[in-house]
Amino acid sequence: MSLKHAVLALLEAEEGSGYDLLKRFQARLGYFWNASHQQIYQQLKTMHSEGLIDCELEPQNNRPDRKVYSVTDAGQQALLTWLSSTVKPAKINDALLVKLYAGRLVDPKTLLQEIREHRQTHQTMLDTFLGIEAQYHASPKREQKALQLPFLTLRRGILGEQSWLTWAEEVEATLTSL
Amino acid sequence: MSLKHAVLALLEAEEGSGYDLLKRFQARLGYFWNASHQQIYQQLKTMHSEGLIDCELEPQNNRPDRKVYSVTDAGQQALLTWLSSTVKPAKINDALLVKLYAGRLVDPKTLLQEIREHRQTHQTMLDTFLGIEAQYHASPKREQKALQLPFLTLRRGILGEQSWLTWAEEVEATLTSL
DNA sequence: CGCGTATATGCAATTTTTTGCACAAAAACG
DNA sequence: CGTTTTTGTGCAAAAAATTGCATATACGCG
Repeated sequence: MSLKHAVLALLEAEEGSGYDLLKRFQARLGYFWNASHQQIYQQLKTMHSEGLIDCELEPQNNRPDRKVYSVTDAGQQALLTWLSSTVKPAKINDALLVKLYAGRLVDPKTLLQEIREHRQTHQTMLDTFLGIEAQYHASPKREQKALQLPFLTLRRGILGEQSWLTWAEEVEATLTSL
Repeated sequence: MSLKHAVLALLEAEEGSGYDLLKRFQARLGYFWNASHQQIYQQLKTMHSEGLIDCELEPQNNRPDRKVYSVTDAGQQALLTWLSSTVKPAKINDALLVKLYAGRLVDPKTLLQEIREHRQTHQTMLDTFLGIEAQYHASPKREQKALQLPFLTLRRGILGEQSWLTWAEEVEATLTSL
């Protein structure tokens, strides 16, 4: 389970609530790690019981307390240990490719339509990433240096999406000719 | 759950045992769909009880029967229905990127080493894919036409790995300079 | 004022995946 | 001839993820 380590990585940078983490996952790790809010809340509970994170209650009027989590020494240690271990290459489970593989069974138009929808999504993602990249380049050198490694993950997103879109062109060309 | 549909897609093309399927997953869908042998055997059992696949016992001397599965009409129908539905974009969970994101906490050399190991893996994958692509191009036109769609999935693998390797160069350049 | 969305948290049940174990013959490798 | 790998199947338990439900305030929009 590496959701644990993703959570540690995010909390280590800055404490936060479950909801904060959900937003950070979406905004910062979205391209390479996905977690739903249920997953996050459950994970936080587990990690708290394991002593990897502390929890401070922030009282709020007329609604449930905000639970702000922060990494403990044990958590910090667990994160460092994990960072020094090796991970297996990410496994891919892409249903769209399975569809294409078996696509001869249906009308090419059906596939073409779905590919186009996905292309929209990927194009939007790419645009977002390019926007963030532009911001990065416009930021002070000092800040750029501090964010060098997260920037590399952004680059992965950009190159990944560009590659996807290039491929989509090939796919559309083939499907149109069928 | 789309493991079901991946199994249907593979079985629809040709009947086979659990072990056969495992091999087909590795050889044909490996880049975009992964399944362990336990997952496959359990899935086959479930799908059989759901009436999506038939099972014929092939008696073998001195060892358990080989169970050869094939798609039923209901299975074929389920596959077609799925092919005409829309799927969500694949979700990515890549621990290596999480590591890089939090990488400032460790010695850059640690990261560099792991990136290099991963690069080896990806390079090997790419070489394999390029080999298969060369075979495809050397095959008769008729066969090429029959495999047009699976070929597109191969192209995804090629473009994906090339993109990964390009990115790895950037990463190594940055990590070396730290 | 009503509607939708964002904020904010969580339980329970189910489904899916992973991990660890277990068996056993055949073929390949040295 | 012995060891390792491949072929071939499967159970049981644990861990993880998904789905559905449940609650409740605040804020902007028309």
